[in-house]
Amino acid sequence: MPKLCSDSSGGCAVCPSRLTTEWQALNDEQVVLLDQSKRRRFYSPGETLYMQGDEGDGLFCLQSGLIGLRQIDENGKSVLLRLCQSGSTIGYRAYLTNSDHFNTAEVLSPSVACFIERTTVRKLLENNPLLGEKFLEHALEDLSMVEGEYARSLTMTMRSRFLHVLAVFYEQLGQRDEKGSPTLVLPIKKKELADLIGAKPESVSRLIRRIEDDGLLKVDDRHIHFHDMDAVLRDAGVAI
Amino acid sequence: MPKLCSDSSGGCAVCPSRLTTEWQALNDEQVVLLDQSKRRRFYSPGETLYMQGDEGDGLFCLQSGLIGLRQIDENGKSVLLRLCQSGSTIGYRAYLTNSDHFNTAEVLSPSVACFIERTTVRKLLENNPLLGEKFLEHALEDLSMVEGEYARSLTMTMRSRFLHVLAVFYEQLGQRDEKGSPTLVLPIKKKELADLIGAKPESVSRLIRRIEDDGLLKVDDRHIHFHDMDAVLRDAGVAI
DNA sequence: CGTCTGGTTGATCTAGATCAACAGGAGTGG
DNA sequence: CCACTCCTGTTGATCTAGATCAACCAGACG
Repeated sequence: MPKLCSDSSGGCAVCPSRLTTEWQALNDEQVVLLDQSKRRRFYSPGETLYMQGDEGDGLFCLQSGLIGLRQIDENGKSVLLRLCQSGSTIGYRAYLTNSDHFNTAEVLSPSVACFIERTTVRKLLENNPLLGEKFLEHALEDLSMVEGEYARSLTMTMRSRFLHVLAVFYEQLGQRDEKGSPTLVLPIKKKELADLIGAKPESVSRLIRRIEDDGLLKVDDRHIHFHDMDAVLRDAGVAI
Repeated sequence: MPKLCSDSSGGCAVCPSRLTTEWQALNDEQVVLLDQSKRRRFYSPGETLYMQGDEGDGLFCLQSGLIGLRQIDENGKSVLLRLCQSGSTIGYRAYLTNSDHFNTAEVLSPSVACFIERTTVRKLLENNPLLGEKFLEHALEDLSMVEGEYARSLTMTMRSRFLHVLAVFYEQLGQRDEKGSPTLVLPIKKKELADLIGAKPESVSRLIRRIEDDGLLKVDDRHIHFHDMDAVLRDAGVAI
């Protein structure tokens, strides 16, 4: 049962997420409509926004937290396709193509998301061509992203791909510790890291061991301390 | 130098490819405009429509032939991302995002394609919101496709992926031989097959050998005779 | 307490890469 | 015509990244 989010937000009008999503295209009047019809809710890890195969009857706007899109094939093999951070619109593809969801959106850390239902989206799309363009942009961006990952998966080793996701995480969440060296707190567990690069947990474990031995970094539970960021980026196959 | 295609076609108005692409959204007047400004040309294998890094200054409409989209990374590793058959619009992403091409469109078999330049596309898009929607549909379709391939690449073996592309080819180009058993003439060379699934040519060679030994099919140069299609589909990881 | 989930380690197995040699066209140039 | 090279494909020998299976540990949690 949807527990509505009690903490009072200023609504869509002042939601910082709105400006990073397609909803930036809305005019004031439309923002009011969006605000009235959206349903805001808190989600705990383990819950899902929707399940693979569900009807795409609306979309989600992630205000805070972390969502993973997981695909499971007929043989039960599971992959984490990608992660969505705050300011992502989730589930737009199934909605726009009028089809079922291709994957399951699972909540990886405590999240707040708004659900915007089919009829509202349709109304907004009809009255605002700019909104359609924004969705097109979004789709094209996702396409580039996935295509890039696809190419990586075909050409690069696990090690490269692993270091690549670390590099990406660092870009988004990286910190400097007291000594000024780059640090990162992983937002997901190692098992999920494995699912993200198509590896087994045991392999990730061993991988980390060898990367540590090579002196690139040190892992302590979810804390990563980078010792040689240049080497990390080089091994990740990123141009420095 | 563009050699213009001498063989007279009835133009876009009667082009069968038009009806399978976003250009189906055009009204008669717009078809005339498209027809006048497009540049039709014949391409031989080995040529390219555009190269990775080129500016996306228009898009291509493939009337006949076969084009491969290849991505090469900074280390020289090369992947065939996917193939485009007649009735595909090619290079739309770079055009729509106003960016450089992410991959090289290489001609794999003799092809006829029309080039439609930036200004024409813009004019059409401005006057026809439906056209934008069609591009959105196209992008979403590509996204699903690539995401599926991505998931496959992470979970399935080479053998599965190889049999999967064979199955897909069979769907598009399959025939029955005189004895009524399913047959296929590969549209690409084995090396390109390898690039398509991220394998080395030697591996594909051995792969075929083992699949033959298992009695699933027989390969003779580019001719494939399927002996046990059910087993092929099963091994390809497709629900039968 | 026991039980469960996430993570690590060891031993072993295997798919696929790598390196090297070679064979059959298809040009190309004399 | 032959000699030449280039290109695709095949095969063999070997190597290795990563999977698999099994045991084990630590913390969370009823």
